[in-house]
Amino acid sequence: MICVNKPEKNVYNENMAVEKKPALINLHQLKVSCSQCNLSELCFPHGMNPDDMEKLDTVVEQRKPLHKSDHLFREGDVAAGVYAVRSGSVKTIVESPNGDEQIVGFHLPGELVGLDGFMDGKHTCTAIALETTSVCAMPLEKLEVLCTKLPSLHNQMRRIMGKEVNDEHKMLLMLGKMSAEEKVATFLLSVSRRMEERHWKSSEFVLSMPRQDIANYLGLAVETVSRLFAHYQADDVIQVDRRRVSILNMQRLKEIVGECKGAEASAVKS
Amino acid sequence: MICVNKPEKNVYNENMAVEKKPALINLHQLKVSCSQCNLSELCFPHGMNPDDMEKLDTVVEQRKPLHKSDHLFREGDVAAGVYAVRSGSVKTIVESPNGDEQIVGFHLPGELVGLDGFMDGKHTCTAIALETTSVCAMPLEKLEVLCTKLPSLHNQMRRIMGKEVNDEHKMLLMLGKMSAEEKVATFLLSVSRRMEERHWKSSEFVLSMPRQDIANYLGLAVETVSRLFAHYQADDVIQVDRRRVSILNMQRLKEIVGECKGAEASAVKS
DNA sequence: CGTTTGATTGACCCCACTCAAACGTGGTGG
DNA sequence: CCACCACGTTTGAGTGGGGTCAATCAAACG
Repeated sequence: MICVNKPEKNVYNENMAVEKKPALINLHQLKVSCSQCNLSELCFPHGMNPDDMEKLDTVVEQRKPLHKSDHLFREGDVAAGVYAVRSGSVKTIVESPNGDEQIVGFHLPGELVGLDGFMDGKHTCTAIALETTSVCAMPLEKLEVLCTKLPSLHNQMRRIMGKEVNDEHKMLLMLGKMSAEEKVATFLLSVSRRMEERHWKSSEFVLSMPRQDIANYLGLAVETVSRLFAHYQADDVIQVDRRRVSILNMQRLKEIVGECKGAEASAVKS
Repeated sequence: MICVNKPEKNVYNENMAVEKKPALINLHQLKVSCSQCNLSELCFPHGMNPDDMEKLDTVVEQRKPLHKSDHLFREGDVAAGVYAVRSGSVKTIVESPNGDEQIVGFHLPGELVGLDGFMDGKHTCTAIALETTSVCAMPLEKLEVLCTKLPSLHNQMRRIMGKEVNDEHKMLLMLGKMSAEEKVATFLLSVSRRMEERHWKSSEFVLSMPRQDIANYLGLAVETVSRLFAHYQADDVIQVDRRRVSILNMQRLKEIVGECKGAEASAVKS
C-alpha cells in the first residue's frame, strides 16, 4: 500500500515552506491511513488502540489540497464533516453583523477544524487556508455510525471537544485580561509549544500567517504587533526576519506572560 | 405529586429579587420533573417528546440551594454532572496563571452550566452563584447511559454543545473587536433578549451581578461601565438605578451594536 | 449610627490605535 | 535583465479611548 506519510519529514517540510508548490504526487488520489500517519499522536486517533484506529481509517477521506486563501467551509454551511490538517495551516474566523471579523484560531498539522459544526449541523465559523494545505476529512454520518460502535471513538470525540472549549476559554482570558505585550508573548509561546508537540524546532519556526492575521487574532493593531516584535528583538528575547522567528530567551517570554507586572521593566524598557 | 413549578411565576420572582430569602418550602426535598417544569422550553428538554422527557426525569436531581458566592464547582474538579439553573443565576470564570480571572458567562434560569467538564471529565472553569440559586443536576454516568438509549437526548447534547461553542465565538468577537460602547450595549441587549425568552419583561429587569462582574466580563474597568451607563441614561437610551435597568430606546442600542461608526455621533455625544 | 460594600464622578495619564510615509521583496512584463 | 508595481512590514508622530487613582456618595448591615 502506498502511504504518503512514510517519509517522515515531508509533511513538516511542506508546512514550513512559506510558499511551496504542491508535491509532485497528487495527494488526494492516495488512500490515507491514520494508523500509519506520523501525526496520529497529535491528531484524532491519539490514544486509540491499533484495532480501533484501523476502523477509523475506513471513514477518513483525503481531500484535494487547498490553495492559499481557499475556503474549507464558510459560516452557515451545512457541516459535512470534521477535518484534520495534514499539512499547511488553516485559520478560522467569525464575522460580526457590522462586517469586521475575528480570527478565533490557527490550526497546524494534526489539529482539527470544523468541530463547531459537528454540534448543530451548521458551521458557526469560516475556515480559510493560510498556505497550500491538505486536510483529511471525516464525514459526519460515517463518524456518527462508527461512534455508536466504538466507545473509544466516542470518548475521543468528547476529549477533543473538551480541548476545544478549554482553548476558547484561554483565548477569552487573553483577549479580556492581557496587555499587548502579554498577548504577543503568549502567542509566540503557543506556537513554540505546538511546534515542539510536532517534534519540530520549538525555538525557530516560520509563521504561516501575516502580521495582519496575528494582530486580528490578538485583538491588536498590526503596528502594535510589529512594534512589539521589534522591542522583543531589541531586548534579545527573539529574532525576527519577516515571518521567520527565533526565540532566544524562552524564560523571559514566560516571565512576561506569567507576571508582567514584575517582569516588564526588565523585559521591555522601550 | 407535588410540583414546585406549578405556580408559574415563582422561579422568576426568586430570580428577579436581588437578595431574597429562600422559599418557605425546601426545594431540595422535592422530586423535580422536567416534563412539568415551565422552563423546559428553554432548558435541556427543549424539543424533546413527552415520552423521552419523562425518562429524562429519572436522571434529574434537585440540589440544595446555593447561597450567594457559593461554588457550584471549581476549575480542576472532577465533573460530576451538568447543571441547569432553576432559579437565581450563576457566573462561570476561568483563571490565568498570574492570578486574575475572566468571567466567561452569566447563566440565567433554564441555562446550563458545567458543559466544559462534560467533555474530558474535569471542569475547566469555576461556577459561582450570583445570588440565592437552585439548580437541577444531571449526573454524568446516568446521562451517558440514557444517551445511548435515547437518540433524541444524544442530539440534544450536541445541539446544546453547539450553542455553547457559538456563544463563545460571539464573546471572542466582542472582546476582540468591539469598543467599550459596543460591549456595554451588546451586554444589555443580550440580557434583554434572554429576559424575553423567559417571558419576562425584556426592557425592565434587575441585574443579578455587580458592576465589577459586568466590567470583568466585558474586558473593561468598572468605572468605564459606570460611565457608559450614565451616558446612555443621559441620552435617554436606558434608565438605571443601581442594578435595576430599564431600556427606553431598544432601537438605539441595536444601532450602537450594528454600526457604531455611524451611530455613535448621535447616540453618545459625551 | 458607624461601618462596610458597591457605585459614581472627576482628574490625569498612558497604552495602544490611527494616520502617514518609507521600506524591502516578490512578481510581472517590457 | 531591469523597471515597475503591489503587497506586506516597519517606523515615526500624534491622539484619544479607556485605565488608574482618588474622593464622594448611597445603600445595606450589624
